[in-house]
Amino acid sequence: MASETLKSEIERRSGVALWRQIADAIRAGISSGLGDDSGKLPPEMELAKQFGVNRHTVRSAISALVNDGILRAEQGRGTFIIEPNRLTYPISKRTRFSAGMAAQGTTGSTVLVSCDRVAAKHDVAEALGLPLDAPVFSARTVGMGDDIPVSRSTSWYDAARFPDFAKQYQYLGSVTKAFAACGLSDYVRHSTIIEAYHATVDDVRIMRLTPGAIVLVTHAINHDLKGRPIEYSKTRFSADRINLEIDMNEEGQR
Amino acid sequence: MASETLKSEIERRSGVALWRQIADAIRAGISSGLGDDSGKLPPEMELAKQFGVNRHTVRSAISALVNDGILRAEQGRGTFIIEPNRLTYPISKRTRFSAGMAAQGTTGSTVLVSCDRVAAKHDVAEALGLPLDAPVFSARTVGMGDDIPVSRSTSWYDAARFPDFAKQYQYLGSVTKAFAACGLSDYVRHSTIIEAYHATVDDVRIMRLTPGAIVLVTHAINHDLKGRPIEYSKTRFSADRINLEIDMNEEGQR
DNA sequence: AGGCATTTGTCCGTATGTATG
DNA sequence: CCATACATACGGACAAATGCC
Repeated sequence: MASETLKSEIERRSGVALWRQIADAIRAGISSGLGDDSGKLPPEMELAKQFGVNRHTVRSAISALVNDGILRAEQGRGTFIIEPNRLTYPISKRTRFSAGMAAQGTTGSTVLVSCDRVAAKHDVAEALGLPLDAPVFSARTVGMGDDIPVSRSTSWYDAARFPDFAKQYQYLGSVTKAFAACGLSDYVRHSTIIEAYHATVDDVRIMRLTPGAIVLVTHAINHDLKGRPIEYSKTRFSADRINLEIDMNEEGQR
Repeated sequence: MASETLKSEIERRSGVALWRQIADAIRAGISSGLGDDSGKLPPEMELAKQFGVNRHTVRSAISALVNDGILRAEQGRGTFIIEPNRLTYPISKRTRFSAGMAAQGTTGSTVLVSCDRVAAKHDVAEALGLPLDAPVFSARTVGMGDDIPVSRSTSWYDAARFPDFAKQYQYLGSVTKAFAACGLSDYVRHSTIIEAYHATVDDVRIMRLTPGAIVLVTHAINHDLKGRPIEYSKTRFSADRINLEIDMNEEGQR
């Protein structure tokens, strides 16, 4: 391998400290074979040479990643990757929140944090086809994969059409079951918009991210079988731990 | 509005300079009503108060955004947003590269940078269902929206099955037409995987991003109508300028 | 015109963080 | 560990341009 391949990844005077850029590069490189088969990173001096920085700077980066539980440094042996496998979250016509994870042999679950009756703001009203300030239920959830929080979500539901939704959701613990209890047997994903941003402090806290990490944000609208919008949700995924997979052809799993 | 709403977006001692975090926050906030109707930002003093930092720090952030052509500052008048429009790139069964942009009244085009015959590496071979080191064409393109580069892409094609592809592509300037010239009348999007990373220096240079910006990365496989993979492409979108929209139901436009 | 408030632009000094050797 | 250089962040003061009364 060339000795300064990674040097071009680093930009000085960018407002992002070199140690953080290197930490991000190492974190990104982990998934594409930076470590050898045993998960051992190159020695600090070699990394320093590859990135074109001082050894101290590489040490700062490694120190941050060790602190975040991504690397493990052993004196005299080397630095090793603690690799949590990256999960793939499928988006299809029949995307169901927790079902996707389970399909990969991982324990996926969704924790309902709160469900309140609020007035629909502009974006929610527009997405659900309701007038401004119409009563809606706002449900906050955290998605877990392998016992680690990997996503957090806020969803809105028409409180006039589904007056018992909040109660049913809290009791049954599942959107699909709550809809069924409200007399709606089936629904499909209508549209999905995907954006990407830096993690907010709330993201960092709730999903245990590192500051400067990236979140994938999806805005999804689900329709009933008559084409009326019934659910609008914004979900923030940890881009370090989740890939999104679009399934055009599959009908998805229940 | 509360006076310190945005303060929670900022994290000190994170390795990312405050001015860059604020620049990113402003950039993200532009699309969700940070500026008023005329595109004027709150004054520096008020932004400083909202973010909980010194006015000079806000000025550093604004200065960076002015330098990137996102804001325009006028002494005595205020600071104004230049580019509020974010493009939406549709992904559907019939996603075609440049067609999506044109649909929004923006001038969309794809520039072919290079097309070389190379040996398929592991991921390419797997995606196209070819043996390792099989001959493939590797095409690099840059996607333009409103005369600004918004994406860059590398695509691979089976050189054994489509020996004239490179020539036709360079001559016709379109993947769809090149396939047609090679006797393939139609193809559909089979799968799409979406990830998000920090921009590399190449991203910064080619798409004129700021260091620390975010790129959305899609890995797409197109199939012919018999279900055989014919194109594998990795595309990097500027997350500042592009949203991805998943169209489950639409067949897409040609 | 002048006077005034608002807002961006520029300068100073100082403390802390980052990076190198 | 130390010393050095530069970037970042803060606080204050004042200049310059704009707009409104």
